[in-house]
Amino acid sequence: MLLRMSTLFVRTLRDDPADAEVPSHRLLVRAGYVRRVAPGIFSWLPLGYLVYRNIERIVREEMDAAGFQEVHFPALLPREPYDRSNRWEEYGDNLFRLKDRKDGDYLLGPTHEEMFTLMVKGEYSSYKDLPLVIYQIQTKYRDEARPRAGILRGREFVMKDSYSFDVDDTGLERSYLRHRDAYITCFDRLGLDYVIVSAQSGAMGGSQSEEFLAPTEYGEDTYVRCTACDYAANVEAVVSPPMPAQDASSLPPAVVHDTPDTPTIATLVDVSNEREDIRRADRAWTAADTLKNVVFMATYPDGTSEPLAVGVPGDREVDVKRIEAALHPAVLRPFEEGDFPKYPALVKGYIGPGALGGEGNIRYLVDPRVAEGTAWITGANEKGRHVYGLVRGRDFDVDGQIEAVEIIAGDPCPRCGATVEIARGIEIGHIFQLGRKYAEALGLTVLDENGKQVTVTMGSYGLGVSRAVAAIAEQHCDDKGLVWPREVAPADVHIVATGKEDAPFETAEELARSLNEAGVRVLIDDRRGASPGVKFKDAELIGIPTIVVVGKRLADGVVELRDRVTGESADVPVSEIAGRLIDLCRA
RNA sequence: CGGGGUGUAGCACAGUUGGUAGCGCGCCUGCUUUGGGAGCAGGAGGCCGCUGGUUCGAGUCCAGUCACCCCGACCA
Repeated sequence: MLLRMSTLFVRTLRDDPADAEVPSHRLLVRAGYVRRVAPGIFSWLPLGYLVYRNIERIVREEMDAAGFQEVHFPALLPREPYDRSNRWEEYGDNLFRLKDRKDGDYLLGPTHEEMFTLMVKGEYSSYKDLPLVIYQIQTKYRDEARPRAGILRGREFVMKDSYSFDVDDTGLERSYLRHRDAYITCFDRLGLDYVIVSAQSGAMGGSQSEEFLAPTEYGEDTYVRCTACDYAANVEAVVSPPMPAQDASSLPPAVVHDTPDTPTIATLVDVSNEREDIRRADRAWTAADTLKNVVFMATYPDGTSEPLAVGVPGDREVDVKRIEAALHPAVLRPFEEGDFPKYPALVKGYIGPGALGGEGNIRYLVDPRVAEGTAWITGANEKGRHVYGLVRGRDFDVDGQIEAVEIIAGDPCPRCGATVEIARGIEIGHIFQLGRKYAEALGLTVLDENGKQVTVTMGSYGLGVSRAVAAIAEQHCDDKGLVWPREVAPADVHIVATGKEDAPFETAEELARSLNEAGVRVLIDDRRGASPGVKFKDAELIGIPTIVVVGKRLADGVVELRDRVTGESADVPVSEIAGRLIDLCRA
C-alpha cells in the first residue's frame, strides 16, 4: 500500500473543532479521519476507514481463530421477532422504527439476539449439532437520547456480536470462557489497555456477565477497583463486606426531640449541634449519625407497583442503579409529590423506620452499613420531629438488606478489605451468559440424547468495532496528535520529503517503492509546496508509528528515523534505511 | 426529559449606540521562500439557523421556533 499526501483525500485542521470535547473525537476530526454527519452519526475518510478496517480485520481473525463462524444479517429487520421477545416494547425510544409502503413495521437492528436465535432454529434440531458459535460484524442502530464523545457513543455504530448455543449450563460456561479468551487475545492485539469487571447483566437477564473496560478519564462507565488487590467491578456489582452486628445493650433508650425546620440532613445536623439539649458531649453530630430513608415506587414486570423505602447513612448518597440491579427486574422511580397523600404515614422530610417495615407497612430495606445494633438519628414520622438513638434490632426492624449507597473512593474492597477507588472506562466488550430467555421466547429447542425436547441455552458477546477506533485513539495519543499501535495504524511508515531540491523527493519515492514491494504500508508526504513545518505537524497529528524524514541530511547520506511513540530520532544511512524499516515492521 | 451554552464563509471566531458583512486558518493566481503550521500582492467564497414583529433601515432589538454542543437522567 502506498498513499500520497499530494493526492490523499484528507484535510487536516489547524484548530480544534468547537464541538469536540474528548481527545479521541477532537483528534480524529482534526487529523481528517472522520466527519460528523448528524448527532452520533459519522462518515469515515480514507485514513479513518483504513484504521477501522484494520480493527475489523483483527477482530475477524481472532473470532475465526477461536472457531467461531461468521454470518451476516440485515440491519433492516421486521417487527415480528422483536414482538415475540417483547423488545419492540422494551427497547422504547432507543429503537429506530420505520414503516414500509404497506404500513408494515420495521426496525433498524439495535442488537440481533432474536435473529440469531431464529436462524439456528431454522437450521438445527439436534443436541448433536451443538455447541455452536456464530457471529457477525454489523452496523447497529440505537436512537440514544444523547449521543456523545464523537464515535465513542454514536447512534450508528459497528459491533461484532456473537452468540453461543449449548444444550446445558456446562456447555454455556465453556462457550463463555472461549469468548473470554478470544477477547483477551483480541484486545491485546489491538493494543488496548483494559480491565475485566464483573457486571450485572441488567435487562438482558442471565447470570454470569463481565465487561471489558478500557480505562480512560473520558470513559462513560464508572467502575470500582481495589488499590491493593486486582479486584475490579462495575459499581452495580460491588458488594459491601458484611458489617458485624453491634452490641446495643449499653446504649441509652431512644428519645424523640422537636426539631422544627430540619427537612434535610444538613439542617438536621446543624440544629442538633446547636441545641443544648441534643448536643453530644464527646463530639459533634455528623451526617453519618443520621439515617436517611428514601422512598421509591417500584414497578414489577406484571405491572403491579408498590412503595419501597431504602435506608442509608445520611452522609451517603443512594445509587438507584445499584438498587435496581439488586431488585431486577423491578424498576424504580422516585416518590413524587402526588404519591404522598396515598400513604399518610409518610411525612416528607421526616420519614423514619417507625412508619416502615413489618406487616402491613411499606417494605423497608437498608444498606448493610445500617448494621444490626447500630444507633441512628432519624425521622419520627411527624413533621418537625426526629428520634435520637434509634437502634436497629432493638427499636426497629427491617425487611432486608440491599446494596443501596453510591460506592465512593475509600470504601472497603469486598475481596481483600483494602480501599477501593473509582475509575472511568470505555466499555469495549461485554460477554454474558444469556440463558434461555430468547430460546424460550422464540421456541429454540433441540432433541437431547433421550429424544426429549430441551430448550437451548445461549450466550451473547459484543465487541464494539467502531468504538474500538475511538478507544484506541483515546489511549494512544499525546498533545501533538494520534499515536497508533502499528497493527491498527493507517500505514507502517510515514515518509516526509522536504527541501526544494529534487534529490530528497527522488530518494523518498525510491524508498517508498521498495518498502511497498516488501509489503510495508507507506504514506509518503510528497507535497512540493508545503513547508517542512506543515509536514512535520501533519505527520505527528496523523500518528503513523514510524516517521522517516528525507531532507537536508541527505547531503551527508543519512535520513532521519523518528519513533512517534517515544519521540526519539536517529540518523540512518540511506543505504540501510529500507532494511531497517522492513525489519521494524515485521517484528 | 431537567440544567447550561452556542448558532455569522470549509474550520476557528469578531461584529460597538440598529446604518451596504469582518479577522485568522484553509482555498485559487503570481512572485519569493523550504527543518517546525513561511512572506508579499491579487482573488473566490455568506439565506448572519428559521419565522414573524418593531423600524426609513435588523447579524444587532422583541416574540416564537428549529438545530447543535456540554452536564445530568437514560444507555442489551
